Amino acid sequence: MPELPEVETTRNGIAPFVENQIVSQVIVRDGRLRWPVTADLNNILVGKTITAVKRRAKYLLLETDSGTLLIHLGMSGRLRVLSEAVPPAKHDHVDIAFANGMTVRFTDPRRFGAVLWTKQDPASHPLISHLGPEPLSDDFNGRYLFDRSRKRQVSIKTFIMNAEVVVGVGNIYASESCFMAGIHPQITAGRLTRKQADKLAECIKIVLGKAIAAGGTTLRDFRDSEGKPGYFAQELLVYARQNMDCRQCGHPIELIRQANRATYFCPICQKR
DNA sequence: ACATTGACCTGGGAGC
DNA sequence: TGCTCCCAGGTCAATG
Repeated sequence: MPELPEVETTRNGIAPFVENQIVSQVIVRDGRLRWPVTADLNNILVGKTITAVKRRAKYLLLETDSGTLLIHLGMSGRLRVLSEAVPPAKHDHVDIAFANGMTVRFTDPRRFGAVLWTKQDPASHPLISHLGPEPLSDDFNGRYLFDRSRKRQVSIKTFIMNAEVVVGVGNIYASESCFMAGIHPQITAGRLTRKQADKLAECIKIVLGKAIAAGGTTLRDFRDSEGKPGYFAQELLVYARQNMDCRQCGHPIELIRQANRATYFCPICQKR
């Protein structure tokens, strides 16, 4: 479900309710996520103040002055801010309750998500230390993309979805960015020209920025922390639009599979 | 080092 | 209605 814009939308939603609040209780109803939820999380967090809610790649970082709670939403994860009186439903695996009466509730039907405590600096955590730059930072640009892609044999669409190259670009925004840049998703990464690298890096920033502004993309079940959908689905140029007319040239959008993921593109606007 | 594939897990929709 | 099959927004680990 969530790519960078959806995670950022979630961060924006929970931060005002959580920052500077004191944890009163943590309830783990089902700790069987991608990795087991850190044991004894209640004892670890009770009484601690969440000093900031940050994001690195698709991880949400709830910081305290003695460690950080890493939360990943996986494919189907969601965080909501609720009154703690709201009864839990199926798949509501973890509650973090605060002294102000609000609860952050982690829901994840597929259980690909993660809730992990670390005392380390999160930047050096094994799940994070190997990750590439943030796409919206100045560290990510055409020169970087060009340099990193030299001699790489994978398709450009698969390449930009590699989190060691750049984080946050998932399956929706990879197709969208290639279309906006006029780049065929199947071209070999190593054959990207410098000009194309500039264009693609720029388009990734534009697409992600617009998606964040729209509150993310809701295809089926993404909801923000208040339960509202994201509106970027209305602005999608190619994703989930197979056989529909290209918004730019009118030719039917095509659907192929790359690395076992759906790719959408326009064969006229995106030449090989 | 790089590329490819399977695995994790549940629910929803299509087709019969 | 109900069964089977396929698909899904992520990413790690194993394999060659």
